[in-house]
Amino acid sequence: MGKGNKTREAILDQAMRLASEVGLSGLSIGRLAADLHMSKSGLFAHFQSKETLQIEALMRASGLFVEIVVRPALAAPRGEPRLRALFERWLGWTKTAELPGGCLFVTAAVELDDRPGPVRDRLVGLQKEWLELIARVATTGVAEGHFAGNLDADQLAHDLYAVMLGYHHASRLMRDPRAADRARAGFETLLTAARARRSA
Amino acid sequence: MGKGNKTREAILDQAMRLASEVGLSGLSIGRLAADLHMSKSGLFAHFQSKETLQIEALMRASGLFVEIVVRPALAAPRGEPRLRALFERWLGWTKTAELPGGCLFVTAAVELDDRPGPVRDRLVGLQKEWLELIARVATTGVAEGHFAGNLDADQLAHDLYAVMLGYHHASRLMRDPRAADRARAGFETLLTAARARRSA
DNA sequence: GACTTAAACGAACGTTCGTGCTTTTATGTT
DNA sequence: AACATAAAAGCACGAACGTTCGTTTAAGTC
Repeated sequence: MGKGNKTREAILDQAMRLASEVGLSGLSIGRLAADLHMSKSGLFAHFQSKETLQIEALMRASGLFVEIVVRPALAAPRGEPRLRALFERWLGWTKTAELPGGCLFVTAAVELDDRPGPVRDRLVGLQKEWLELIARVATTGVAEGHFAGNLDADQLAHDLYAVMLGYHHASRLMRDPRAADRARAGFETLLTAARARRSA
Repeated sequence: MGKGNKTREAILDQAMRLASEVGLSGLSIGRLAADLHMSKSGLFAHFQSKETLQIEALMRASGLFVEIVVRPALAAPRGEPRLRALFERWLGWTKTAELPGGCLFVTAAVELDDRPGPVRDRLVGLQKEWLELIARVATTGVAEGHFAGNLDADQLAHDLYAVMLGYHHASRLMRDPRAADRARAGFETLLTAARARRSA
């Protein structure tokens, strides 16, 4: 990797960091350049547009997410333990040093839910993948006998992500010290229901 | 009410509308003035600063929230029916004509969770009130015999709000047509657990 | 040492931002 | 009709925005 790619990575790293705090649209090239002790133009030359920078920062975060949340969780035994691992890893993910402003996807989701375009499309794709991954692990949990046979895995994925969003809100905005406990309690309620489920 | 207050209200109405789409920081005085066919300076004169405008837009939304969600729901019988009413009204709230960009509080919550200041403080206060209201109604549900005696009302309030946040995500970002059904299913799961609860 | 290429720079473009002043236009009261 | 006051407009400011230009430095090749 040449020197160009080196600084390019440094830029994306900082862009991801900054965007987690001020959002993808709050991300400014001037601020970014100042943080990295670079000139605006020198930095900008690495990307064709700000939109490209936003997309690449998003993809960089996605890579980090796989590294920090997904891959380690996949090391856990299939089914319920793996679901637990995904959940716990996600809680930790929101306070990783690389994301001082919390989960970038949550921030971007609220920012972009009304703004059509390629950035939004990418984010929707990533979130779809994430929900599908949860649903897949939940389905495996049925095969393993952890959950009831008529479990609606997509519903459980949706509900689980809702618990995570609730945690993000309680933890970040409300600064509730019990946020993690609350989230875990919500998680257990869902698992209990998933074990003894009659209808979807 | 003089003409000043009249336009002042019109400004706040539009500010609320616009902020639901682009956020409280994306809210710009120039854009606002253009939408209302006013001059920037004429509009600005109504407020001492942009921050004041943001706060007042937030409070205007709060008033509307009481009018659209809280007050009608309080007409329902106490306990579980009232909780259902609050929930259903909230779902409708996110697609009220006054908020083309979804719930302003959700948008602001993500924007402000990292930015200390009076705007954030106000929002936290409002969200606290909202969670307390849910918890109070849930507690009444215990007295009415709808829920188990050892119910943790604050936990239920937290969980319910999480379901709402999940709905907002599924509905707005993911454009999932099943979002409302998913949210209702999540709601029922929580109520079922609240009826037959052993531990908090 | 001459030449090529990649990387960062400095300056400027036109716009928009929030915020002040000063002036003009409406409104409302005697 | 004359006046007092409130509301909106006009204009300008300094700063920051994304973006483009031409130039300079640094690295690598022959």
